[in-house]
Amino acid sequence: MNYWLIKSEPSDYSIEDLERDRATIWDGVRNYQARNFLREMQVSDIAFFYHSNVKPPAIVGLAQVIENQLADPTQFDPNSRYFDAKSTPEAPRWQTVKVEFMEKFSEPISLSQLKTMFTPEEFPVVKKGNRLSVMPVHPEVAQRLLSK
DNA sequence: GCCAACGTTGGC
DNA sequence: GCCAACGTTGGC
Repeated sequence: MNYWLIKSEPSDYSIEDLERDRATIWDGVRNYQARNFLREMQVSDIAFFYHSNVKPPAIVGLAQVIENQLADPTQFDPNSRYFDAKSTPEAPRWQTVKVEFMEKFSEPISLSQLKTMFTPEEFPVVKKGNRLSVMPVHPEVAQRLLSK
């Protein structure tokens, strides 16, 4: 079982939205490195849900991968901002996963806390200028987060 | 609102 | 294939 971190701006999609929806397709990722991580995700993997572009940015809960290797439906929707004219259903360019709500932390772990707990090498999300929206989390890092 | 970081685009 | 220009992300 692997651990991941997935970022979202809460004004776009928040942990509260996921709690309400119970599960969602993690669509809209249009960065190849992030997509490659999405492709690697397996059913039952755990994702830390991170709120970006808010005060304070923080890990706010947990989600579990319940389906993997899904074609992101927004790539085929001409009305979506994520539409990709060069992608076809036969050879989809953007894959993602479906995640299910697990838990909303009673106390989010803020970015400033994360910076005191981990080095940028241990956990790239604390690295200045980091923009990657999907990244793996080392098991030891995950355990330290979960035991908090 | 500013701006550093960095991915993408497109001319050559 | 290089790289300057440009656009986006996201912390502050």
